[in-house]
Amino acid sequence: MSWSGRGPDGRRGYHHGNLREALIEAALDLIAKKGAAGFTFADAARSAGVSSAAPYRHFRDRDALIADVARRGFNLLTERLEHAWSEGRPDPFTAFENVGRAYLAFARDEPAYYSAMFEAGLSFDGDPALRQAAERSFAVLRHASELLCARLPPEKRPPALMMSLHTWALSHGIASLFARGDGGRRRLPMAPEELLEAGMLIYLQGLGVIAEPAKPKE
Amino acid sequence: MSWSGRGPDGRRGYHHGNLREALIEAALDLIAKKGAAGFTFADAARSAGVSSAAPYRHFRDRDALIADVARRGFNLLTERLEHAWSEGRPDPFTAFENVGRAYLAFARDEPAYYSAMFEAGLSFDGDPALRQAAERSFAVLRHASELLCARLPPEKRPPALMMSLHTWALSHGIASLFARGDGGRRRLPMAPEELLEAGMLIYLQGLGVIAEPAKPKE
DNA sequence: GCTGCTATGTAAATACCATTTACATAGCAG
DNA sequence: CTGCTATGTAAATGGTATTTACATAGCAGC
Repeated sequence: MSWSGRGPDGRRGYHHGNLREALIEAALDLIAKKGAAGFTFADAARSAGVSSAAPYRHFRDRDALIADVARRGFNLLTERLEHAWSEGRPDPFTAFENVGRAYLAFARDEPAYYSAMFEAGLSFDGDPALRQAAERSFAVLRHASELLCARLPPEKRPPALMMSLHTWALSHGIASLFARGDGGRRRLPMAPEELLEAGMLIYLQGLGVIAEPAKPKE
Repeated sequence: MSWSGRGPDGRRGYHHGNLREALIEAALDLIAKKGAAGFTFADAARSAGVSSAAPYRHFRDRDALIADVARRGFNLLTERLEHAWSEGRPDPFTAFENVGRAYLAFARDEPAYYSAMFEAGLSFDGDPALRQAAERSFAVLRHASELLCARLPPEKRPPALMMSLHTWALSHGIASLFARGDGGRRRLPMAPEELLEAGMLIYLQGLGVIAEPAKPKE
């Protein structure tokens, strides 16, 4: 008998044993291949080797599975951003730029997560866990902004929250418009990372966070 | 007989008479209500009062209809941006900011178009008409950037293309993250328009396009 | 070890949707 | 009036989401 033996999918028999995880992994694969819109619950079930009704034992519906992928994506993004920030080393300015680069790198390297997080049309309102995960990603950016702002004398110190929102919006805009691998977007005269770095340099100069021009050319 | 009379949908009988337009209008309604992802070809056909196969006489498939809506959306956006730019009046700087505001206003006032244009996952590669329409929208921004840059002495003149890409990315990022009515996003301490205006002011200061601080507070 | 509860799967049914095909009708050119 | 072409319809195919009734495995307690 094949009971207690494992099939090619890691199945143990009638019961899968780890279907929830298997579905999430299948979702990542499928979203990476066909986009969040093209992802189907039935396909995920097929990938995991179970019937099309089995996933409903673990997720309320298709959106709940995508939301869980998105939640994990935000957790992963938080890790990546924190690692890039590296507690402000070697200096807050350099670390801040590393955070921006890490955002773009995430969008490029984890298209499945990114798609689930930002392109699946999820409502954050109905899912506190998802909202919290997203908040924590943003908190990294906000924390970094605060430390960077704190270096300035109080009278010329910009609001850190606003600064973090600008940074997030610019990073997200560049990632959405130019840094996706789907080929559906515009070709650029420069790499997205360069575009973001230049934009942030100009922005930080405008804030007075840094004094030197981006390319001292004189 | 009802031949040559018109039904409640404007039908004239067996033949609709203007099905293509009716489908596009139905698509706008439905996308506004349920998002680009929730929009169905069958629903559009129902709205127009025809069978579910009729739309195929006018659009290759569902995506082709959405792409046509998106194309019209870009044309509309081009108009709005051009009107906001107003040939650089009253001055290039003010006009440039008006262009940014017009972008956000478009995202807010025309969620159906915006959704079809940026959230439907369309491939621009396979549709030259769509790509061209998008290019023309961007061209307005680029043209405005060039005029604004031209005011600066050549040695401190930034690349206008880069400047327009930054502006587009920031506007799009803010619109995507904060300025959609879907309630799925973050609540802000300020209006999206203010956030964009502040961001652009800081950016333009960083470029040296303007010298004065945003809020002369001393 | 057996019993029964609960978790986890399956099969089948419902109700959509996209798309295709064969057929029907309207409009129009000659 | 005739026939061609454009534009509709009905029906069929195959896919998807979701629910329901049923089946089996795992496990706790006896």
